[in-house]
Amino acid sequence: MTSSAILLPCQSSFSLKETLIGGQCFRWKPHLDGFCGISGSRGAYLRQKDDCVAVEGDASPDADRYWRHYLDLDVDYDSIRESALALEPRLREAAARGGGIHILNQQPWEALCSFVISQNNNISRIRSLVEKLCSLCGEAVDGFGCAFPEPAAVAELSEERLAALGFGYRAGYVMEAARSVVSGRFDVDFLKNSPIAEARAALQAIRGVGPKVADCVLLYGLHRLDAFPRDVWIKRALEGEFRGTALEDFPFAGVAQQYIFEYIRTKRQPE
DNA sequence: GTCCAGGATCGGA
DNA sequence: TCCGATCATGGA
Repeated sequence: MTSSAILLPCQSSFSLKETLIGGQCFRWKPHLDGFCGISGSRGAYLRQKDDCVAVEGDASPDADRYWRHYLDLDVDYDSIRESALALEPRLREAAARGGGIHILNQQPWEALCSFVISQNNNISRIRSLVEKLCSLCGEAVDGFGCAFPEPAAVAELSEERLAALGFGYRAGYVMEAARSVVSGRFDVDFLKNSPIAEARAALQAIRGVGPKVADCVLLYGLHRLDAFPRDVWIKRALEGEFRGTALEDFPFAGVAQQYIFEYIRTKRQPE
C-alpha cells in the first residue's frame, strides 16, 4: 500500500462499511481504519474520511473511474432514501441504521456464484467458502490475495473437489453456475434489459438458482435496484413490522430491502 | 444434542 | 399450487 491515495468525493450520508460488509459482497475485510479487498482483477485498500473515500493500492490510470462506479458514488442515494421514506414511513428506523448503504456494481458472475454458495448458509461461512474458491483457482493480485476466479476456471473443477472443500450439496450448483456462464446461457445483456419477471425466470432456469438467489444476482450483479431478495430475515420483517408494505414494488425496492436487512441484523448490537 | 443460516429441489397432496 | 422433507456444513 505504497501508492498515493486517490480521493473520491461522496455524499456525507454514505457508509463504506455498511456497503462493503453488509452482505452484498463477501470479499472485503477490515484492515487498519478501512477495508481491503478485490473487485474483478483489482485490489484496493479503501477508507472513508467524511465526504471522501480514499483508494490505495490500485495504480491503474482509470482507478478513479473504476472505484467510483464500483461504489456507485455517482448515484444520489439521499433522494432514493427520501422517496423510500415517503412511501413507507415505517422505514424510518431502518434508514437511520442502514441508510448509508450503496448497492455495489459487482461482476455479474461473481454475484451469481457467491449467492449460489449463500443458500441456506450463514455469512461467515459464505465468506470462508468464497475465499477457498478464490485461493483454489483465482489469479493472484499483488498484495491482496486472489481474485475471484474466472467462470471457465471453476467449470474445470470437479464437484467432488468442491464438496471436499466444504461446499456440501452446493458443489454441483456452483459447477452448474460456472457452466451456464461459459456456455453463454447466462446472458448479462438480457438480464440487464428485460422486464424483471423475464430476467427472474431466465435466472431460475439455472439449476440451484431459485427466487431469492435470482433477485440477489439481479440486484448485486446487474444493479437492478427494482429487485427484492427475500431471505429469512426479510421474510420475518414482511410478516412483522413491515406487514403490508408497498416497498416490494418500489422502483428502488432493493435499496430499501438492504436498509431493512442491515437494520434487523444489527439492531441488537451497540453498533 | 439441537437449532440456524442472505434456499432450492423434489414428491405428494 | 402448496407443503413438508431433504439436502452438507459449522458455529452458537
